[in-house]
Amino acid sequence: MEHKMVSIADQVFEELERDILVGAYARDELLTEIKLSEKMGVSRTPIREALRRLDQEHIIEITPKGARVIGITPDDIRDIFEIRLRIEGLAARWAAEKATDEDIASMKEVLDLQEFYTTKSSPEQLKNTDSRFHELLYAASNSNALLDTLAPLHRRIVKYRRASLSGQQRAEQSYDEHRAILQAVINRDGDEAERLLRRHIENARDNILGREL
Amino acid sequence: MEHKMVSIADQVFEELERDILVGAYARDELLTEIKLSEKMGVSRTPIREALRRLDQEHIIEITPKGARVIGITPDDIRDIFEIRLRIEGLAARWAAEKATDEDIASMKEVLDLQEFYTTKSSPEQLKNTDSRFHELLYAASNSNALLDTLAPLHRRIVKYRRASLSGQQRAEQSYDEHRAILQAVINRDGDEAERLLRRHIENARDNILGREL
DNA sequence: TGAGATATACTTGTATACATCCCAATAACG
DNA sequence: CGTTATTGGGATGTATACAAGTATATCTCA
Repeated sequence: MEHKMVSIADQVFEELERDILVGAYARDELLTEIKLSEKMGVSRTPIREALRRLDQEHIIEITPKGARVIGITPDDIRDIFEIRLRIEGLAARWAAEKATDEDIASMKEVLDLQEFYTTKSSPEQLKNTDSRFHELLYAASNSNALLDTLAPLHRRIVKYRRASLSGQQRAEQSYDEHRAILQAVINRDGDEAERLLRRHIENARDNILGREL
Repeated sequence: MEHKMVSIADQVFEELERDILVGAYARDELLTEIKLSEKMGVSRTPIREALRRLDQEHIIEITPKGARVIGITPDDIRDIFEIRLRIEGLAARWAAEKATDEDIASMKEVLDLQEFYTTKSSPEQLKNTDSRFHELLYAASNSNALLDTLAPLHRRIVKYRRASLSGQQRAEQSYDEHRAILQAVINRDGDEAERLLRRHIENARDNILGREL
């Protein structure tokens, strides 16, 4: 277990990223470092570092007048699913080829949690276990390039995943699909893992896009 | 023409990113903020912001002992080409569907430059025009998600692209392929643009991977 | 001589002071 | 009255001072 330092700057980054991606700030709203620092009770320094990182991800745009909120649009969601459809299968394939026993054990643990929260109908926790499963899969693929590519895309649609998983039917289906994917990984069946994951993305996309776009 | 502020922090970020990606620093080397600030003649503040952004891209890893250089490995290169093969065609397809007249005019300009530098055998300038063409294509696709996904991947292999384009034969072939892609975009032929770009990536990959891996 | 405690010399993390730039309101001038 | 300077407030950009943690080297003591 790594003891990772969690600095104030990191906390500010995560809090702001989450708030922006769930729509807590209006598009084009101007966030100023001073107001944020007063609101959060810290100095400008950690605020600045967080804003620079959010700017790097193009979630905000830093201007001389402040940090302009960009956030995410329905078009972005569509594009993100199109991109994930093409490359997330790679993660499953490579995971099937390279996952370690620890990787598989971690995914099993998360799936047990997901099963529990599915029966309890807890959308917030479900969203978290869903995130965790996909991130573990990316990590199991043992490809830094793929992890760095997919993780930001997955994080950006957090708001829509939570909404989607709040439907009991989709929640159960998503759990079953995760189980099947993990089984293919355990069987070292790369073709099947890729096929199942692609199908999983298609179903998630149809559920989310059919919902409100 | 936008007057974009280029802060010291931005310059430090670009300089460090370039140096790391071309291998000027050894893997696992520890960079300290103070030494970098003395070497570059600026304070720690812009150095810190640059290092945080490089950490976000996983090009370095920030530890209590300094910023550890990660850089890029041959495995990363292979993975990046595998990913680009799957999604960069999307950029060409969408560009064919959505490119504006300005987008096309910009790409034409860059290609004229590339032709010039190809006849002059200038690898460094060729690498720059190659970067610029692909970035303009990403922008022409009019998809922030795709741009944010592809641009970092493309930047990471700068060292290998320059090496590849130093071969006169590959340089000329690359130029021809770019021309054909742009023509498909002008013709609004999405299928052809995607097919040609995929082929372009395959050729670049084979040239680079056959070279030294 | 060896083992342990202590001190020291780094590091990054955070706060704050100062410089600079931009925009907008206002005043001055034709 | 309209147009152009000017001035002021507020924002980011940069530098520096201070806090805290850690690993290493040294000093002390048995």
